[in-house]
Amino acid sequence: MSKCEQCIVREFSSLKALNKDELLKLSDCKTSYTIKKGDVIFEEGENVNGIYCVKDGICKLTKLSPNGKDHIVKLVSKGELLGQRSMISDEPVNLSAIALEDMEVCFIPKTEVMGFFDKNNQFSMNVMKTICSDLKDADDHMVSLAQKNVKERLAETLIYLEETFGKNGDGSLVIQLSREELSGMIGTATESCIRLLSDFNKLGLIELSGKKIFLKDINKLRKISE
Amino acid sequence: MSKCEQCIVREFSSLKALNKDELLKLSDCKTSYTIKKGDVIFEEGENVNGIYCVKDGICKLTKLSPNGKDHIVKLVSKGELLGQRSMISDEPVNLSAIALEDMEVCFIPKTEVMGFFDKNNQFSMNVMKTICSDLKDADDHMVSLAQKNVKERLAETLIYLEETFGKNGDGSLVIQLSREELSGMIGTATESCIRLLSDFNKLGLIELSGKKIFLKDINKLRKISE
DNA sequence: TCAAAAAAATGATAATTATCATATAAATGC
DNA sequence: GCATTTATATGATAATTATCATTTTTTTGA
Repeated sequence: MSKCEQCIVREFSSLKALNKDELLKLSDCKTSYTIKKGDVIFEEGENVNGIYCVKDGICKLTKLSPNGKDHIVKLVSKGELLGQRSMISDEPVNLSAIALEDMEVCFIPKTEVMGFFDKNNQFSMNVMKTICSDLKDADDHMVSLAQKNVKERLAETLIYLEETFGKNGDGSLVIQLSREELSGMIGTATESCIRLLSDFNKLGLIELSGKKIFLKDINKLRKISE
Repeated sequence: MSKCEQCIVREFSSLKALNKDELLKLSDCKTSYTIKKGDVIFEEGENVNGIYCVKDGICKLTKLSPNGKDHIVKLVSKGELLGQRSMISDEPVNLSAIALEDMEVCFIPKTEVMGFFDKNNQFSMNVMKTICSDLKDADDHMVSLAQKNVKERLAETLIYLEETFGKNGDGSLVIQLSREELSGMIGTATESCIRLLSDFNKLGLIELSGKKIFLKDINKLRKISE
C-alpha cells in the first residue's frame, strides 16, 4: 500500500492540512483504484460514503437531464477531491463521475474524513473554501448559460479548457472531449457545436486536426465570448 | 437594540446552533437595518466584511451579464443568511443583493461570525450544509438552463415560486416579480417571457390579473417543465 | 385627478438553434 | 486488412427565441 505522506497530489487538495499522524491513519484506511477511460466512478443517486482523491487523470461530473442528454457540470483533475458535497450534506451524490482518461484515485471512507473534520480546523476550512469556490463557479456558469448564446459559450469554453488544463507540446488542447461531450458542456445540440467549430476553423480562430483542437486566436475568441 | 435570543428567524438559519452566551454577544455586535423595496443591500464586487441575517422580506441575488442583463441567481427570504460564501472565501461578493419587498436585516461583522466558527462546531457545520445545498441547487439549475427550452424553464420557475414562497389567500403567488425579473430568472428576453405567459394563460394553465399570477393547472405545468 | 413615465402586451420579422437526413472520416474488432 | 460501428461533418428545413416597433395598461408623482 502506498503512503499518503509521500503522495504529491495531496499538496493540491484540502488534505494538505493533515499532519503526519493523520496521514498515517489515512494510508491505513484508504483504498486505491485504477480507473479506465470511460469507467464510472460513481453514479447520480448513489450513496458513496466517502470521498475520492484524484491522484491522476481527469474525469467529468455529469447530470442526466430529462431530455436524455448528459450535461457536464464540471471537470475534475489531479489533486482534487470528489464527493465532498454529498458527504457533508449526508445525501446521495447529485452528479455522476466518469473518467475521461485512465485515472488513479484513492477512496477515503466517510468516518475517517469526518474525524479529520472534527479535529483539524484547517482541513475543514480547506474543504469549505473548495466548496465555496465551486459555488462561485457554478453561479458564474449559470449566468453564462442563461445569458450567452451558443457561439459565445463555445468560445468561452474553449478558452476555459486551454487555461485550466493547458496545451500539449504541439499547442493542441490537453483535454480531448468528443464533440458530444463538448456539446454537453455548453448546452447545445451536437450538430450545432460541430457547425460552430467549423465556423471558428474557417475564420482562423481555431484549427481542427482529427480530435485535436488548436486555439489560434485567443484574443478574438475572448471577444466573441463576451 | 432588539435581542437575538428572542428573534424567531434565528431558528431557521445556521444561527440556531448558537448558545445563550453567543446570542448575547451577537446582540451586542449586530446592526439592524430597514431596507426599502428596490434598495441594494450589497453590490457585486463589494467587500462586505460580514453576513446579513434576513429577518423579514425577500431579496434577489443577481449577477450582471456582459450583455447588460441582470440574471437572478437565487431568491433569499426570511431566516436565511447572505454573504456567507464571500466571507469564507475571503473575497468580494460575487452577487448583488436587492430587496424585492421592504426588508429587515441584521448585519453581523465577520470577526464575530468567524469566532463562532472556530468555537462552535455545530454552527460551522450548519453553514457548510447550507452552502452545500446552495451548490446542489446551482448544479441542478445549471442543467435546466443548459438543457431545457424557455417554455420548460418558465413552467419550472412558476412551480418553484409557488412551492418555495407559497400562495396568497386568493391563490396568487406570494412573490411578485416583474416580467423583466422573471425573464432574468429563466434567462430569456422579456418579450419572450411575456408571450409565453400569455400562451399559458390562453391554455388555462395560469391566470393573469394585473401583477398577480395564479397557477391553475400545476400538473400540466409540471409536465411541460420536464 | 390627470399627465407623464414605466411596464406589459402584441405584431412583424430576423437571427439563432434544433432536428432529421445523409455523407464522410475515423476507430474498432475480427 | 477489411467490414462494421461510431464519430464527425454538412445540407435542408423547422422550431425556437430575440429584436425592434407599436399599442395598451398600469403606476407614479406633481
